[in-house]
Amino acid sequence: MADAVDAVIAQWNRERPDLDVWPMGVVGRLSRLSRLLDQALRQFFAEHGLESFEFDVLATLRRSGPPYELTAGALLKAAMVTSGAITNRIDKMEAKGLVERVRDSEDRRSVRIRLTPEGLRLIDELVGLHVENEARLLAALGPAERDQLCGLLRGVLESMGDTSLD
Amino acid sequence: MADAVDAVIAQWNRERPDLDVWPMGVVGRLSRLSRLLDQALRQFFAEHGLESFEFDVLATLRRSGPPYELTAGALLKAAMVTSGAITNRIDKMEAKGLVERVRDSEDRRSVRIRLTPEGLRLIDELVGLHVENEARLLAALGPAERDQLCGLLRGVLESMGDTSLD
DNA sequence: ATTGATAATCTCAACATTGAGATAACAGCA
DNA sequence: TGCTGTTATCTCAATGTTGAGATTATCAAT
Repeated sequence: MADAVDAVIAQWNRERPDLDVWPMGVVGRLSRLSRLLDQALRQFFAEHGLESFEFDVLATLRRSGPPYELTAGALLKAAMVTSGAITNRIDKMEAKGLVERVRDSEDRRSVRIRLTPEGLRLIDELVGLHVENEARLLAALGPAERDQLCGLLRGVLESMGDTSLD
Repeated sequence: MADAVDAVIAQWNRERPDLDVWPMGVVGRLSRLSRLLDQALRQFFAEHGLESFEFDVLATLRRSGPPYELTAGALLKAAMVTSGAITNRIDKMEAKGLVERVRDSEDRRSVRIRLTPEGLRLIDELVGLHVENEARLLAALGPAERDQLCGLLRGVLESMGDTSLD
């Protein structure tokens, strides 16, 4: 069987036989799959009244453990976005009552973003369904294949320096 | 060795030991790696005066073969974006002289987007360097690992229906 | 021919992100 | 106490994408 990227590579081999385009097979598939998964997850979140980025912030705070709060800086590193994006996200979520801003009395430059009881309730209700949904999307992978895939991806991520959340 | 997603999973196992969050290992790594690669590629394109989406359109037209033209519809499917995005992209690239719009005399609803000589020259000059750059980013993968990774990704992509460019 | 349904592209307002600059607060040192 | 450099967050204009609706063209059937 063949996927869309096989077609892309066949075209390049016909048009530019002088090039070995194997990296496109990796980068192209990572890009397309990531995009497809994003779309599927966005649909799931929308069915529960959330944007993708809202779920992402809620989950990051939840898994950090009690008291479910992180600085804006920690959130932007975890999400791999810029400071303007985090400010905007927190603004929206604060207005919805999912998180609240708490100024740190130790370091008054910092703002701690904290889950509200409503935010905590919501993420604890959704995260199980979310994982089930992801498992459904990845049903094509058997248990051994999952580990294999994670191992390969981990190797590339480490080589690019993605070894920690801060 | 461990990557950032290992830390995420460890947090979830501590906070919600009732959940088996293995799908996050796959989806999280795909998402983070795709983002890192995007950033690295964007930097490469910027060094050559291009936006990522411009390279993408040029490459899609180039590999389609002479006369290096596709309909707007074919381009938006290949790029996995909506019609508004393609209209915007073509507008910008037409203004830069990289592509031109040609109304199809067979089906006058269609617009064929065609590489200009300048666009063809540019993509033929850059695509080799681009593949080299991708290979550098993926240097952590040995030849056998590349094939393994491509095979695993192909399986998931096929299961999600991504089997052709139209 | 005329009607209705479908198809391809464009329009445009809403929106999230980027990235540079502004603001405010801390830290170290003379 | 001042001074300098650094850090954390916010501001905001520019930009690309989305998605619904408008426009124009084709196709099928009567």
